[in-house]
Amino acid sequence: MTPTIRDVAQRAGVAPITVSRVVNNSGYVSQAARQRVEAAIADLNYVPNTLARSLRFKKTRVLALIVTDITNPFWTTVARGVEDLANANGFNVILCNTDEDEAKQNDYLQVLLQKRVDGFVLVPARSAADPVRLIQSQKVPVVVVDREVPGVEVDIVRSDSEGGAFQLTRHLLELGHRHIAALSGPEDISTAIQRVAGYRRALRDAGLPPSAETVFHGSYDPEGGYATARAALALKPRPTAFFAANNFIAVGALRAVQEVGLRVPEDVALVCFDDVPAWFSVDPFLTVASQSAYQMGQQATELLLERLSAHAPSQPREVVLPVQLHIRRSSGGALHGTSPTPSVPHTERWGQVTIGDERVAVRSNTTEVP
Amino acid sequence: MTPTIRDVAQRAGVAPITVSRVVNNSGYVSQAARQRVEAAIADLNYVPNTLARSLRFKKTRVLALIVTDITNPFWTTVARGVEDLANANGFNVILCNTDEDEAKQNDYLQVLLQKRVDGFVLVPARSAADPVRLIQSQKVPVVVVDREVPGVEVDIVRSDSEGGAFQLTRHLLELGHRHIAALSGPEDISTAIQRVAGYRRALRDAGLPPSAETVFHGSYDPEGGYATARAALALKPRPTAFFAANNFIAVGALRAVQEVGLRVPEDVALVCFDDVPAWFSVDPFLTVASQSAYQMGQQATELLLERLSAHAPSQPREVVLPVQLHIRRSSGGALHGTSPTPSVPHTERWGQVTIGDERVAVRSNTTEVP
DNA sequence: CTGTTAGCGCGTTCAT
DNA sequence: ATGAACGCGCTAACAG
Repeated sequence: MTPTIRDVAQRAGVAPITVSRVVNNSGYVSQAARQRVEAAIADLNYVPNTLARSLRFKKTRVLALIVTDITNPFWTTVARGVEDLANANGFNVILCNTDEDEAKQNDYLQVLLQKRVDGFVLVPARSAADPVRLIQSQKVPVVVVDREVPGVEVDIVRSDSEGGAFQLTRHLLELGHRHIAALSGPEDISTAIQRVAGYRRALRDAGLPPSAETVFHGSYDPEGGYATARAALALKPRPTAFFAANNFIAVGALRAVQEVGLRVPEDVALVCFDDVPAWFSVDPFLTVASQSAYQMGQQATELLLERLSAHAPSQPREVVLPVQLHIRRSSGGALHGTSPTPSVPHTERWGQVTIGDERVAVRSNTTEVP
Repeated sequence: MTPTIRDVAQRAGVAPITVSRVVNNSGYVSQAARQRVEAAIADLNYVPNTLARSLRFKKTRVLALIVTDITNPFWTTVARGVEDLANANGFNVILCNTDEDEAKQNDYLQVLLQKRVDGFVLVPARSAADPVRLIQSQKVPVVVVDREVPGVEVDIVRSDSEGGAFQLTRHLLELGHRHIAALSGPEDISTAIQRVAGYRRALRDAGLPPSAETVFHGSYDPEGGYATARAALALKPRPTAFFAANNFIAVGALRAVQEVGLRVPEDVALVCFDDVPAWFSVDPFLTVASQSAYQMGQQATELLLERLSAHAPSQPREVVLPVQLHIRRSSGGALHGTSPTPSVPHTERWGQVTIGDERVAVRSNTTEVP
């Protein structure tokens, strides 16, 4: 069998606890003993058993990260933010992908709770409170990311969806568009709702009648974007611009537009939430309201680690990160030429951190590229 | 604290083992006892502790999947194949991303061995044998995917890189190209080598002099493709076609070509290994030799599960999956129009499975779309 | 049908 | 500076 701490001890002629002290650099061990132990470890290829250690400590030093779409660069970037900060603090991260499927998400939750992960960073598949309540019922810390979950007291890190949508829509309005369709995500997800709200506020502010609003809901993926865009293209009069509620919706919409023989931005302007990596080779390059994905992951992990070390206030906290407008070719509003605008570095500014009842959504922090 | 099996037992007025039997549906339990136990479980929100169970069983029912680039749809599809089959067999999968970094890979290996995962599906970051040897030294089953690791006896599932590259290059030759550059991956990775070999064989078969060969090595990502393509574009005479050794290299190459004001396929034809999802919105849609990513993951998992149940032969096995040529617009060889060819369903045929010394690489199984 | 005993591998506590 | 005993939560093997 694979060697245990006892096998190593025997071979080194010491007690198991001495091996433990060598492995963990704890307590006193004489040089002589240490060397004999290290030799034995090497000889036997001893690998300590984390299971036993965790059982003893009642701590696994593992965090769970649950995202809704691992194929979206936005979420892999968030994941990197989580993982980097977690690793720097001696935690491992288990990454789980729910594909926006609540059943799959709940299966994962069960498994992860059974594995006794120390904490959760959760991007909820839906707005239901139960999943969060389940975690909290086990006294395991959890931080929610991106999407609000009504009815629970929980830390959350999200972006300023409403403000970003407002900025993007206003940009289109300033370019003269009057028929702008919103291609949004599932109706029961807060970001989809808030981005539509921002879109509506912009139209309202521009003095457009409520009838000017055209909102489509679909899934947050290229298929959803394709479907809603096709529906929007069938409107009479045809919209002259699309506001897509995330990057993948925009990618699908772009395909739909090109498929019916129209051009972006000449025939239909296109803007969206979330950035797309430059190499993604979407052409024309997209005008976006970009979220700081990496920081989002980092910030969520920071809140989680605070809870784990009991340095956190008891009240739930809400962190709202600003978004940044990048005007590029797809909206027809870029200043120069046709070459892809290089990716603008993310803003260093953080959103406001508010505690308890004094939550203040950050709205005007959003930056514009003139 | 979180309740244990003993707390439940006490509340239900039974012994811990009875609770265990209820939870695991093992052994005999009277209806009355079962109901009292279930009530107690619900009351206490009891969640069994997998750590303790695993310690007892010396089995975790967890598989590790280590891939080199989680942002590439090819690998996420492989991952889905692994996960689906693993889940169907009662295993959970821990997905780890090495970013082609051997150090990161080895860190993961250590952690995962300490966690006592039951098996590994490994896409090696490099060709070094040590990582595989490390796993095997712990008597943990491992199946290697995609890239050969010389010097070790290990199950491997890979695609027919040489044959696929040959087909793609021949396709370009048949279209009349005589200056074809190969944009490949890192020189020390078997797939990069074999794809160059297939490219060379095609040129040789066409009677072209060795001087016609132009090979560039870079990383397997858009940046690598961009860099090698820029270098290739500087050649005199300029190549009229590119063979890219994977999808992301092609994406980067496409960008490079467009950036210097040339068009694909009119000025430079482009073909590549691996497919790209239709929604990826690369335009023009790529001519590819597509690997059966999902089957690759499934097949690897199947081999691994066999080893875990001791149903496998002792000798290492090699499975070579065929690749399928999809001729689309980027090579200039598509038959009809300019609309993107819909993704052709993956072939159902499997590659040959060979055992021990009788390995036979599958070469001619590759299908062509005429 | 149910319970008792014992041990999986490790590290804290308290001696020596 | 080193070790013995105990227990983390769970379940196989054996009573009863």
